[in-house]
Amino acid sequence: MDWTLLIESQPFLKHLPNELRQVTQCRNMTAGDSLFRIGDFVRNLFCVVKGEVQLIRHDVRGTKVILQRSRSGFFAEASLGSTAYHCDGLAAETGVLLCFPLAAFRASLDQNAAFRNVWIEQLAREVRKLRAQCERLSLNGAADRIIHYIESEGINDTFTLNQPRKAWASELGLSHESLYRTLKRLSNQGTLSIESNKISLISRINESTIFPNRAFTHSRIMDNSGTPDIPSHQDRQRTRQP
Amino acid sequence: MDWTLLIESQPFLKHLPNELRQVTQCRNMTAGDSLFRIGDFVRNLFCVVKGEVQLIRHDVRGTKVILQRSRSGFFAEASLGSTAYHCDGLAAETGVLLCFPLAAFRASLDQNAAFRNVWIEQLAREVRKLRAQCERLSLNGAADRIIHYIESEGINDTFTLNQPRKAWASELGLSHESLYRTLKRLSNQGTLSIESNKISLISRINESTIFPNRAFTHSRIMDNSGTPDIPSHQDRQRTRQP
DNA sequence: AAATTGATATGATCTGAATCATAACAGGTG
DNA sequence: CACCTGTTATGATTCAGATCATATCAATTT
Repeated sequence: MDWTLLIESQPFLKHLPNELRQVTQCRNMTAGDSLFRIGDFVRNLFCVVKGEVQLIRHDVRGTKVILQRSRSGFFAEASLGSTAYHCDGLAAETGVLLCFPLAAFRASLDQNAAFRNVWIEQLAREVRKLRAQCERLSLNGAADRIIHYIESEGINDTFTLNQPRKAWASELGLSHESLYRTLKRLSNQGTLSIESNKISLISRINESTIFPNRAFTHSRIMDNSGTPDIPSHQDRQRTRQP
Repeated sequence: MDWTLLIESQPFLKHLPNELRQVTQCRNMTAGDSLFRIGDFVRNLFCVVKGEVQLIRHDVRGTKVILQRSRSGFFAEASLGSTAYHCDGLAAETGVLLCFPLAAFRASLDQNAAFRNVWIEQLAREVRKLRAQCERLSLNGAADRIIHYIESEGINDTFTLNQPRKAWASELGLSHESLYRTLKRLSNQGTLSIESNKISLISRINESTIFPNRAFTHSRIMDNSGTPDIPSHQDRQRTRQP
């Protein structure tokens, strides 16, 4: 198995201990393949390398409900802690899948402290990202979602799009048409600067000189253990996570 | 500190080891209190017991962007693995907050295998829930979101609402007016049965007799390690997680 | 008991995003 | 090269959900 290539697409895999790599299987899937069915015992933990997997339920009316879609990374991590699947897992398009035997994965988590910590961090990062995405998706305006995305995923009010705009649109919960139009509008009205894939929020110079530092309306500090109550404004480096 | 009461509102806390409980602080917060500011060193891990906390960034235009809101449970878990906060943490309304010293929390995770496993499961459950919510929020129709919610959070096409409808509406990313109207519509047209807080999908008897089992259009099974390729349709108990 | 507050409705209106259609354009393939 | 496919783009139309207004009801407070 070509781990260097896999790690490139899924950096987390770099931390997989050797004993786990040796029992990991890499499988090709084609659209329609069933990975597991509701009620099946959980034997594997999966990681999408390429393609799309869908977690599905069928309701009493016979309608198919897509609970989740995964286009890369682990999915159904919650099954690590349970014995049977509670939905169907289907390949939605041709791709590649990693299958980790559940027992081996659990054992590695238990015995290998470094791996375990990386896994915990991985989960925590995922939680942060998903919470931000939920917040974003519950904004009504297309412009609001775009700005929220730049703030939460970008660095210093700028971010570099590393996927086609169409895919970004679906991540934002917008039609691609709306995304195109809104980007153009924001660009025209001077809110955004767009240079191919580099998208930045433009500061309104007037306001930022009037309010060089934003007003802190409230002052009570709660996290005061260890240091004085003076806020440390060592000015704002925005990167990932909270 | 009254742990029985705390555990009632946050079941996870039941698994907190004693050494961690002893260093945990319970604080009251009022709207506007600052929990931490961007750039601050991470000293505590927080858990909202009551009230609302917001993670906030201010963009170059001076506009406040709410990255996340938390109304209960842990937040900014990703900070467990980092040294400085990357956003501001503000109390949005009066409430109660648990503060766990970061070092002690990390130590407990390292040394206490049981606690660690519960934490991992907790994170994984959260990931599942958030992924489902993202999927739901990217559906356009109010009806679709409601049905998706019942399928992913309910049991056997039924669920019991344990919060006011207004709060449910905001979880669904809808105005409460839309939720009221759509619930009524679905109820009228016989899709939903609503008895105060018990909300169920109604099976369309005709269709379900014509298609007693849903058609499995595809047959290739991938998770075939250990048992034969025959899908185990030990019929569908829907509960939580995938 | 009167007053206040918040949830539950329901109606009228309007806007913004989805949808459908069409076209330019790039990249890959035979 | 012509051909095909998918992304980027823009226009016209439609409609579902947001918004605003208003009313009822239950639970609390005074």
